[in-house]
Amino acid sequence: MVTIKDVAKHAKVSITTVSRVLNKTEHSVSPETKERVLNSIRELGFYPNAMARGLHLNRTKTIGLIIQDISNPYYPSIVRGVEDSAQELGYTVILANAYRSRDRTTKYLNVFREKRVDGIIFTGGGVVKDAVEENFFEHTHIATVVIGKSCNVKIPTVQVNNVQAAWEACEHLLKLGHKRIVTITGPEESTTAIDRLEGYNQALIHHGITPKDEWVIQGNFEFESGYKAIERLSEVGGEKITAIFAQNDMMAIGAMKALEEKGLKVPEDIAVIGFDNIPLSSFVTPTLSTVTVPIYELGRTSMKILSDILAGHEVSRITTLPTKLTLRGSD
Amino acid sequence: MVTIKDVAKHAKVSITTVSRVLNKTEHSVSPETKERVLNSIRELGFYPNAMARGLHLNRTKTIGLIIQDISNPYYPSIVRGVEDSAQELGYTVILANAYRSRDRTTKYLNVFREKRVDGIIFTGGGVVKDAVEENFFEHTHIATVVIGKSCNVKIPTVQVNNVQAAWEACEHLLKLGHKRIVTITGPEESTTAIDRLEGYNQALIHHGITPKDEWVIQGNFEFESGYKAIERLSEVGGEKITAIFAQNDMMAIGAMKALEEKGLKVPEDIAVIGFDNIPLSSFVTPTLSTVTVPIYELGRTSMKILSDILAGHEVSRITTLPTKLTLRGSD
DNA sequence: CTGAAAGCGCTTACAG
DNA sequence: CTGAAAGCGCTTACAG
Repeated sequence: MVTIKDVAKHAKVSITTVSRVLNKTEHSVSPETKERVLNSIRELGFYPNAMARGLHLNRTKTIGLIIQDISNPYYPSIVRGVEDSAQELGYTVILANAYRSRDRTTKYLNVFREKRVDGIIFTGGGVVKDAVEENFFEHTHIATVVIGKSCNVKIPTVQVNNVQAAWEACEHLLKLGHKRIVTITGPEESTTAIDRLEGYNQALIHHGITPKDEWVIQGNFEFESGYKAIERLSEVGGEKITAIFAQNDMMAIGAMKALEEKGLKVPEDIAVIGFDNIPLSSFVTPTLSTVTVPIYELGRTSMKILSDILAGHEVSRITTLPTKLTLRGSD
Repeated sequence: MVTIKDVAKHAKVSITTVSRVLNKTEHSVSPETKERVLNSIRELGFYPNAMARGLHLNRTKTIGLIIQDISNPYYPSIVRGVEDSAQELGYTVILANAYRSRDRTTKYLNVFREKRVDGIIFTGGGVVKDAVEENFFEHTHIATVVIGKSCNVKIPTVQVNNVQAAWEACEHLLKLGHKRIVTITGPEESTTAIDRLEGYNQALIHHGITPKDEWVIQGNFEFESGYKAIERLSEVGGEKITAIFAQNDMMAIGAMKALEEKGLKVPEDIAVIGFDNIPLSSFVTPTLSTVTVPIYELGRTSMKILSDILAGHEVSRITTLPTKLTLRGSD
């Protein structure tokens, strides 16, 4: 590998000078010298060693991104948002799939420390997050931003208002005249799921309907659990369910598939509303009505905030991005 | 940050000794000393600086992964495969979305050089790849593995046999009695698309059918282009098309949606076969018959091969993974 | 405007 | 078994 020394020798200057033109410092270098150095850099194909530089500057221009599972269609948009923004801001991102495993999360967090990432963006944690937060974020000084809901008061968070958005989605169903609305939930530990359930409950109560226990079907945010929820649905004591509020799109799509196989028409026999607005939701038939979460923007914004922190700027503890009810063909 | 010096002082040994217990070198350290050092490391919360280490060892245990767009459902599986394998092998992965842009690819490749990644996995390049390959891979010594089809004879490649797989898919349609089969292609530059088209042509010819120009509809691997292909389909001179071979699942799903809106039943009125077997393909109605490409394994295998190269092992130039025709409800 | 030298935090011959 | 010292490739006061 060609080093700064080689360049210096080739341009007949000191490495100090080479470093100066490299860093475009305000310390001036004569135009001729600069030209010569630039030429040498080009001719030799010199790329400054980021490790050597980082060792000195004590920063890596690298951030760590912890997501739970890239296979879940919610995450690619997050990743893309983070990455686009990172690239614009001069950062590079290390991707970590934690698979909701505390072990794997810890392992990655340690790698991040050793690699001296400048910051960490953490998403989709839930129970893992709580556990890790106290052990890690409390005792470390790596800048961190959480996408979702942070349980730690001190960590900046980028989120949407899940309670309110769920409320609006259910309110819409209620206004259409639905009185018996089932909800399919996310995993128990998920703070997101808890909030969405809360919004569902509030909306029903607000409209004078007492939510029944059997209307709440446990899911886990995956297609399969939405599909299976429908099997159990038939068992819901005697009453005819007229609408389903699935707490994410994958489950809504799973439910629609099961409904179709049972010969039930959506939305004629039963209305379905999802949550997230993943790309897939406009590809299915009927197209899925859902709550649009600005997923890409969540990613972008969190990276922006992280870079603000790293630049020493003040940032707000909580940034809430707006959601929007997107009505299509399933309600 | 606590450094090796702090640990040495705390354990009352030299940094040499600390380094030795850190690296579990064969150079022996007395059990008591080792114990003391380990304790100090734990007490002080020491994490060795990977930059300092890397500077010396001239390796980063980091690899760069270039994909085209994480939003495309094909890529998350690649990423997951690469990442799982990387994590097992002790590597960390930097993710780069190139968006099929040559500029962005070049930019990332330069970042990879500066960060001194140990290796690069390159996927989905097509035309970008050609251009970049000669400029970059020829003149650099970073170990590289290409997923797909490499235009460079020297770069190890992990791929599937697209010609043969497409052949089999079309052969299946032909055996079902279809005589007028349309194909929706990928982008013109895509070597993958070129191979799949080749397989389509060969299969038809083999069965005594001369492929007509108007049976080949240009697509670009995206949902929308599959959807739009169906509009143009009605214009295909007089004849009734009975089957569609979409060169990837997203387009197949787009086509099915358009077909449904036109009131055409799949597979009764028209059969559809896709390619890739992305998760989504089993979620749509009817479920999509398709060619299963071991996407996750492509990722895993390429990382394995990369690490073999880095370990100085011989690797085969081309690794071909098997595909499988997966018949479901659309044919 | 230019350069010699110290230092970032490690690893590894070399010496004992 | 243990340690002093050189060196990895940069940046940045400091001096001129």
